[in-house]
Amino acid sequence: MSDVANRTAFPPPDKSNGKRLAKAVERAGEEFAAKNLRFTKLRQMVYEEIAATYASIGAYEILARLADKGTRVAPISIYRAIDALLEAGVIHRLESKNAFFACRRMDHRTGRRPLFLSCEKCGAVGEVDGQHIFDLIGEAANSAKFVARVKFVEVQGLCPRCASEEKDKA
Amino acid sequence: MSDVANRTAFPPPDKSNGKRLAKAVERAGEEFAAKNLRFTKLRQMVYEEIAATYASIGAYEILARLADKGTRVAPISIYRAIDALLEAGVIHRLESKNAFFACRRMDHRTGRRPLFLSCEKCGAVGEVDGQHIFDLIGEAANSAKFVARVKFVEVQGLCPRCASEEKDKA
DNA sequence: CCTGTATAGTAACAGTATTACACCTACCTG
DNA sequence: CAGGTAGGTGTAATACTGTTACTATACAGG
Repeated sequence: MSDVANRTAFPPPDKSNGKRLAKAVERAGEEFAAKNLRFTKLRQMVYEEIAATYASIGAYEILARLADKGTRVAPISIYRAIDALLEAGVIHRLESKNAFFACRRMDHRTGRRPLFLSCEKCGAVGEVDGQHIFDLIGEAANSAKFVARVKFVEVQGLCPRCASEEKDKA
Repeated sequence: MSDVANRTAFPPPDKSNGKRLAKAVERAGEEFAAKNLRFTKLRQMVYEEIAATYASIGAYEILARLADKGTRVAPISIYRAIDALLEAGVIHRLESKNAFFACRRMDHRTGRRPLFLSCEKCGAVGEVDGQHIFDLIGEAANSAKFVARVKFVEVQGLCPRCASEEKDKA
């Protein structure tokens, strides 16, 4: 079980073969279609930059990478595309880093919310099921008579790969 | 029980009598002393601005308020003071708003970590015990072979006061 | 067509945070 | 007491993150 969970949470760094990326773009397009949102050229380009890295990436880094490829857009355009991608649910925002990463769990329909594990060394972000934790947070809020609307749980630390490298050095 | 929890989490807005603030400053000084940190004039001033509001407050808002009172300091000085206050544990950082608020739970020694409830309407921030939740988060991370180091749990919604006002309007 | 809606472009700016370097106390320690 | 060291603050510049306001374009439906 932990093997599967592990693989889901922390897929290997991109081998740059592009096939995985193409699949991710296709799935993103399906998400947009399912929600009656438009997967425009700009949104696709922004999504590709985010999905092309396993680390989280900032808005201005996306902007710089697009510029390197000859597409010069303003910050606001990046943010608008990001908003659409967030709404479609194909990326997530990492509040503690003001950065974004591609969602790799295709189980939205289960309604189970994930929590985010962000590696401090390599920047990779993994997701693991956290529905039971979000439920408890809701109860904790209720007990303080607080009406919860948005919750987030983020963890910083070392991903499995980086943790084992650290251990090797010791 | 919920009454006590509630009062702890969401104390009433400041009546500006200053006595509560003076007590908070005194307790902060004790925290600094206990940790062999220096509670300098600047740190105290920054702390007072944070503790004087029940809402979270941004670094540049602190800067502006100090300026209004005749103390003009650079952003970096505010951030350095904030770092010290965070280290002393007398304020917390709200990652989802890039803002800060005074810690009102004086139970650090119990080692039980709180989670943060941030009101979207009035800005008030409450804390409720979340140790059991942090424990579960640690387990969830472990199951993904992730070495957790820092955890964030934040909830946005309506505090008891604002929630009942909303209800009244309906 | 024309018109409404969603999307994208342009420019300026507001808000958040850091780097680099200088100074200056306070407090060791010899 | 001289000199050293460490922590704290001052000054200036800059980098990073995000938004406002306004204009322009694209396309679907009447």
